[in-house]
Amino acid sequence: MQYSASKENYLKAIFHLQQEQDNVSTNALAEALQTKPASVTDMLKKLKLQKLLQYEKYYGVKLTPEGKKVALLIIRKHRLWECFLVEKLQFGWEEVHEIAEELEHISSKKLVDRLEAFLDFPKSDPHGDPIPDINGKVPQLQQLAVSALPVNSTAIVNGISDQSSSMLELLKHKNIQLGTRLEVKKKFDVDGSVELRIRNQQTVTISDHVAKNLLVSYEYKIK
Amino acid sequence: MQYSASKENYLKAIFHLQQEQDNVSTNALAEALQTKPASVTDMLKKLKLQKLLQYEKYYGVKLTPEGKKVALLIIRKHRLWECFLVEKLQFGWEEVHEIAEELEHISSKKLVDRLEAFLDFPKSDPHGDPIPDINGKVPQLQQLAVSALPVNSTAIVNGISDQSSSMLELLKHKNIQLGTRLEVKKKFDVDGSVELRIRNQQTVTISDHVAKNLLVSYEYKIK
DNA sequence: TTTAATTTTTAGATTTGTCTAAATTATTAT
DNA sequence: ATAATAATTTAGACAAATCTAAAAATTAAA
Repeated sequence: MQYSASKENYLKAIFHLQQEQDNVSTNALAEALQTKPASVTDMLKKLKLQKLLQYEKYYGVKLTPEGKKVALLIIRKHRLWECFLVEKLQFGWEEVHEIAEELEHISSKKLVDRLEAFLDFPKSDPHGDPIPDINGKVPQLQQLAVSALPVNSTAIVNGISDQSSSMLELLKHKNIQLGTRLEVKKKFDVDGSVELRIRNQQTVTISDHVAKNLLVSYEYKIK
Repeated sequence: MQYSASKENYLKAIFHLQQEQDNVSTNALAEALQTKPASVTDMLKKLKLQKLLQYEKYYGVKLTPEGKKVALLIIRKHRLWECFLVEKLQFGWEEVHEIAEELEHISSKKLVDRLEAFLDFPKSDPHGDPIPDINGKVPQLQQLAVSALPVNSTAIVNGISDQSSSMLELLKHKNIQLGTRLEVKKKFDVDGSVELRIRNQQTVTISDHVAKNLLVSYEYKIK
C-alpha cells in the first residue's frame, strides 16, 4: 500500500512521540508537525479508517502494528539517505535532515534496499540514531563511554550513567546534550582527561570521571 | 522559486513536446501527461500567471525562458538520478525511469550538483540522452556509426544517416529504433557485418552498410 | 464540586489538482 | 462556403490537506 507524504509524516511523528509517551495527544502532534490541532483531528480520522492507528475522540492516539511498520520504513529511508548524503556526497551532518525529509518519501522499496547495500549496511545515521533493518527491526546500538573511544573517532552522545545534578550542570555548562556529536582529539594518560571537539566547533576538555560516565553511540564511520 | 511536482511535470512535458513542434497542443499534453484536456487547460492558466509559458486560448503553448530553465533543471535531475541508479545501485537501465520520475522532484540544488560530481560529470544518461549542465546547457553528444564502435561497447541509437524506406523497413523488421540500446558483440572483418545484442535480448546481425549508417550516441560507461 | 482554563473536535471555507459534461472555437471535407 | 468533425475551453463538482472560528469535552483550580 502507498500513502501520501503527509500521511507518512503523521505516522512518523506519532511513532517518535510514542517513544516518550504511549498515548500521543492532538496538540503534541500539531506542535511536532507545525500544523493546527484541527488539521490533526481531520487526519487522524482518515488514518484510523485505514487502520494505521487506534484513535478515540479526546483520548489520544496510538499506532497499530501496521502503522508502526509504515513509520519504521520511513525512518529507515530517512536515516539511510542521511548516511548517503554525508558519506558519499560530503554533506555536513547538520544539513542532511532537511533533504532526507524529502527523500524519505520516495516509494521504491528496491531503491532503499539497494542503497543500504551500497552504504554497506550502516547501523546508525550521522546523528547516531539506529537504522531499522529491512524488516523494521531497530538495532540496539552499543553504548560505550567516551573514555573507551580511540583518538580521532567520532560519536554521538547517547546517555549518561551518572545522572547527578552536578554532572548535568557540568554538561549543560559545556553545552553537551543528548545527540551532541563529538570527536575525540586527545587523551591524557596522566589523569584520564579527554579533549573533545563539540559539534565541529568548540574544543572542550572533560575529566576522567565525566569521560567514564558520558555514554555515546556506536561510532559513525565517516570514511 | 519552488514549483509543485505536478507543475514541474507539465513544464517537462511541454519542453519535450516542443522538441518536435514549436507550439504544443492541449491534447498532445493531455496524452503525454496521461490526463484530460480540461485539466491541462486549467493548469496552463496557472503556469501562465507564473510567467512560465506563453499561452493563448486555442493557440497552444510555448515555454518562456524561465519555464525552459525550470524544465531543464528537472531533466537534469532526472537523468543524473538515472545514472546514479544504474551506475552505483546496479539497477537495470530499463527500470530506472520510473524511480527517477520521483527523484527528479527533490528540491535541493546542492544535492543535484553534488550528485553530478559524485558520478564524475556524466554527459549522458543510461538511455543515451544528454544531461544538461548546471546552467541548463545541453551538451551536444557525439554521434558515431555502429561500425566505429569497439567490440563489447554499449550505445544507444541516435539517428540514421540513410533514411531510405528500405533502410527504415530493415530497421523496423529488426526491431531497432531511436533510443534502442545495443551492444556490439562481434565484428566481422570479411564483410564489415556486425553482430549486435538488442535491448539485452535478441542478437541480430547487420550488414556493413547498415552499420555505417546507423548512428549511436556516445557510449555510456557502465563501469 | 462548581468554575475556569485547556484541549480537542466540529462546521464551514480554501487551495491545488483533477474530473465530467456541455459549450465554444477551429479545422476539415464535401 | 457550409456542414460535420475535432480540439479546446468553461462551468460546476470532487478529493486531499489544510485553515479559522465556534462548540464541546476534559482537566485543573478555587
